[in-house]
Amino acid sequence: MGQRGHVKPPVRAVYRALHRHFGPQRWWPARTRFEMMVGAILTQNTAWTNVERAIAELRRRRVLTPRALHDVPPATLAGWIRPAGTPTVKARRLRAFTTWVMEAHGGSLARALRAPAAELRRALLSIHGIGPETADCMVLYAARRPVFVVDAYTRRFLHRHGWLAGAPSYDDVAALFTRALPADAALYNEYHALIVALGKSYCRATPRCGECPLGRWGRVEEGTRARHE
DNA sequence: GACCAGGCACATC
DNA sequence: GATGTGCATGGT
Repeated sequence: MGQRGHVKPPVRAVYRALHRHFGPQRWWPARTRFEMMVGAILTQNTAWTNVERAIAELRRRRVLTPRALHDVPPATLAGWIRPAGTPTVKARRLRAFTTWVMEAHGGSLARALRAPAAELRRALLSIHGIGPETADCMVLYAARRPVFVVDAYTRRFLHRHGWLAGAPSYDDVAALFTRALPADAALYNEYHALIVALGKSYCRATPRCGECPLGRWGRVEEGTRARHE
């Protein structure tokens, strides 16, 4: 909740502005659905450039399949994904994820992703190390179902423009978008990717509002910091 | 050298 | 239920 007294975001107009400015993003940047899901775990609280190095190493080691990755001892895996940060934590999380694919779905990711979206989301959330954002990224970008992903960038730009008051729940923030948009996975895909493009370029921890494509809706307050959002 | 990055689990109150 | 903290690397 916490939504009383704040202005709702112009969801469709913001999308048009971002799409006009940045163009199509064609996410997720991965070669396979399994690689996408591995990347979703690796990018937790981590810059994507560091994730790319870890993914490249996994590809070089030829372990970007559920079975191959599952066969790598966690300590070895941690060494390979070092550049992505918190390697012991993420090695454990990757292991929990591949264990689910192996044991609940016989190693078939395609089978795992066939479940209804809500059921898939629940299953993913039950895996150690997969929270709401990671689960929704997987459901949207790997299973291609229309769930809206809420991440730090989403909350930041909403807050900066006065479209988010208090500390609304994850589901409340997602509802701001899903209520205003058709349930279209391709649209949600593009929208989230555009929000990240915005976050990486203008709406950063140290904002650069000069040429921000959302400038017509006002500027970020000077000195606004991420931890206050 | 401080701050940040496409979170999450866990402890504590 | 809300809040604080550890995880850890590489870029700015």
